Amino acid sequence: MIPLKPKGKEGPDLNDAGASAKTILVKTKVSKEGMRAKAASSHESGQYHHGNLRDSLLAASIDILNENGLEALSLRRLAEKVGVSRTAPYHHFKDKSALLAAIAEQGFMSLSQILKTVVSDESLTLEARRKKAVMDYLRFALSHPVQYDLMFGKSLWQADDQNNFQRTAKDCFRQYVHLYEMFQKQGILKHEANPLRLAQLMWAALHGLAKLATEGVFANPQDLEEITAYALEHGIRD
Amino acid sequence: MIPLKPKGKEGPDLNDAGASAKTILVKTKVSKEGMRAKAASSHESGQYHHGNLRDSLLAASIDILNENGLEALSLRRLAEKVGVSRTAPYHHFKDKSALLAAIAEQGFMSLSQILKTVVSDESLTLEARRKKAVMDYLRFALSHPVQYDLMFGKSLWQADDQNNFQRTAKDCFRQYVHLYEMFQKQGILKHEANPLRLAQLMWAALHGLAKLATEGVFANPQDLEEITAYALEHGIRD
DNA sequence: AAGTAGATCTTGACAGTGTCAACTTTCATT
DNA sequence: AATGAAAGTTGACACTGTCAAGATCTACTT
Repeated sequence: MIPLKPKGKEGPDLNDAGASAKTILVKTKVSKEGMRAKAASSHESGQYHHGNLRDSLLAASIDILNENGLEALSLRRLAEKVGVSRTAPYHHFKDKSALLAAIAEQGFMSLSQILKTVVSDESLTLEARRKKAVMDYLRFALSHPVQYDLMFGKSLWQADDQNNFQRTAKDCFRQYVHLYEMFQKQGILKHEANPLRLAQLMWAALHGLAKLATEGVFANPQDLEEITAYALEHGIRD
Repeated sequence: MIPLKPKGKEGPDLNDAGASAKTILVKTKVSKEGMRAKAASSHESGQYHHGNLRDSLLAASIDILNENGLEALSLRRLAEKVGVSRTAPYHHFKDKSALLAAIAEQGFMSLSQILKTVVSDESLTLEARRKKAVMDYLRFALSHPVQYDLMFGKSLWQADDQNNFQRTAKDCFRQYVHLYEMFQKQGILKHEANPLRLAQLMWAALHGLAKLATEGVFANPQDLEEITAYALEHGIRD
């Protein structure tokens, strides 16, 4: 049986609050003298400028999301947690929705990196990569359910903004296409097979599984694992 | 090509505001003298008792959801639309979330009826029923996107409430299992095939497709149709 | 027929939310 | 040293969900 639940340490968690926001989003240049000790609160301590607010906000947001869910994330609570006034976040995010979009984007960056690593791991057979790409996707969704939700939030995709957000997201998806194209090159797929459609179908199935699982629809917690195993054995192959 | 978008009239829409709430939820007994003409507003007209408030609220909610989306649905706006004071709804729904749950439940009732009709339509071959069950599911999701979202809302499924809501929902799913069992009886499936897993997998794929489509993830509007067609031809078969 | 319990609906109030406007402080550049 | 931009602050507004207390109507008992 395939262990889907994250079991203890599974390598550095790119979405971990402290780590990710600072490492992934390379942007602000931590104040000269290196963030004085109790830098957390510019609001109550005498510091006027926080120095790293954007990243701190993202990190704290993810903390709140993971611990208390989406409904618990209000700009005011967030500001308070970071030790800054209510409206300070507006200097870094136009909107609440802009903040959520940034969180979503970061999620896609993490996921993209995960998938790239798997798909291009030449120490594995193609079939093994396929299996792992499926499992890793589900594992990501299950261990960051709220963030995963955000990543597919309606407003993000309907805006024709052409954020580089959408580009990041599509980068994720392209990994699956790439995988199936390699399958085809090796002649493993049937003639009529269409790598693009296969990838799309597999992605949809994964998305559905992830959603149903995180929403709590599956009565039996083992269902997800067994359906996934079944899918890998039988379905979505050609 | 398979027409997925609802094209004009597609029979009576069970989720239509006026119709559904009154016909599906058989409960209140429309006031004796049969709802005086301008009964809409008990608040501004002299009527103290609305007489049919629960159903009116549901109907009006669905109106708002379809027209303006989930974010536009506030209890206060709703109350005003129905012509009743802010807190009147609380006598019919414990919570805002209880209202949303009721809307979701009604959605599952509609969907359940749709699927039952298809699956037990003996004028069609099994394969034709499978196709139609898939298309009807997607059509439902696409034409009631917000309600569909609500139907899989986290809070609803995680509460161990054992609402009869969950029973209604599972009734939907069982139609697919039933379908695949009939397939198996006719010996169409392979030996190792597992009708339950097949149904679950197909449901997950449908859910994923529906979500991705309504969230606006597919760049090309035709993608949904083509992926679905591809899935019906190749995937999720044995 | 009167009266009363309970369902239904109302206003008042409160804490919480997102966000705008106007102000203050600090940073970076000339 | 001066100055404009960036970052942070308080005050204010409209809106939200929800509770408490009172008003009104319905239905049922006696």
